[in-house]
Amino acid sequence: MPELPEAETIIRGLQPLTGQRLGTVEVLYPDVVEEGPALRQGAEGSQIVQVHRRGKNVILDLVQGDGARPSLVVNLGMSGRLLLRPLGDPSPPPTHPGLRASVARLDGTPVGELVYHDPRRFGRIRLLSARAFQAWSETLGPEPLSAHFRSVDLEAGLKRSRSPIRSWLLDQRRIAGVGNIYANEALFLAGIHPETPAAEIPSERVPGLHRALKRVLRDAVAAQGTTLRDYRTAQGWEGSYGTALRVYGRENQPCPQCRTPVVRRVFGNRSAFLCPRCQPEPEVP
DNA sequence: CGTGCCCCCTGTCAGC
DNA sequence: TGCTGACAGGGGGCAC
Repeated sequence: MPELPEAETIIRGLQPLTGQRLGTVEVLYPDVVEEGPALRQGAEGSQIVQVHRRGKNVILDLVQGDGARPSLVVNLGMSGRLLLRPLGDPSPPPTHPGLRASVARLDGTPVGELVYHDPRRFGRIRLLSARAFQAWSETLGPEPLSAHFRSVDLEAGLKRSRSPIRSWLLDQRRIAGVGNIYANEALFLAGIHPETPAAEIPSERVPGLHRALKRVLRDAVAAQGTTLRDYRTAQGWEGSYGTALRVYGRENQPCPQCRTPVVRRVFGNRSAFLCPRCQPEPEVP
């Protein structure tokens, strides 16, 4: 579910948490929370000093009473939601709450609760020490919307791999935050067939792919993400990028550029969508 | 090490 | 109407 644009939208909606304090933490799905008791102990009573994102992960930086600064790392899996519910919120409570934390101002005034909701329970919540967080973050590739993500580095990375480019883009160690929807959309914009071996993408096409990735991700952030089914913002709203999708989920519908029917192909255990005319099959030597 | 495959889990929907 | 199977946006583990 949530890829970079969805995680980015969620952290923007969670900014009111900055400077507030976590109260009681309840774990309702133990399998979604790593080290449940330790996490509960570590999070309860700590202050949230920053809410940010790394790839598809939502990060809450905390300060504990003893001055330690661990981070809560939330990976939303396929169906995870992080919902900020103010006191007296009239919307119906989440049906599959996995973790619930009360939220208060520093002076103790309760303001609401933060709920992690996840029917499929593919998501994970971990509490990492500052050192462990650093080490984990270094296992992830560059942030594709940052200036550190350069076309020349993308080109160098692609050259070293014979994976199909769609699979390559999904590997979080290469680029952090790209999932199946936006990989397919960017490959369409770049005119590259998803099964093209990474190393066989000609150098002159790499800047186009680099631009396409940035454009798709930026536009999806502006639209508050893509809601196919489960994804919601922290306020419980749907994202609107679904109507902008060019090929993803549009099997047999006309390509927006040339009207050729969009094709679905399954590889790497996942559906790829493409226009067979705009994204020609790679040449097999 | 890089790569591909399987699986974790529940909900929904198409087809019979 | 009700059942069955396919499928879903992620990622970890394992075998090769």
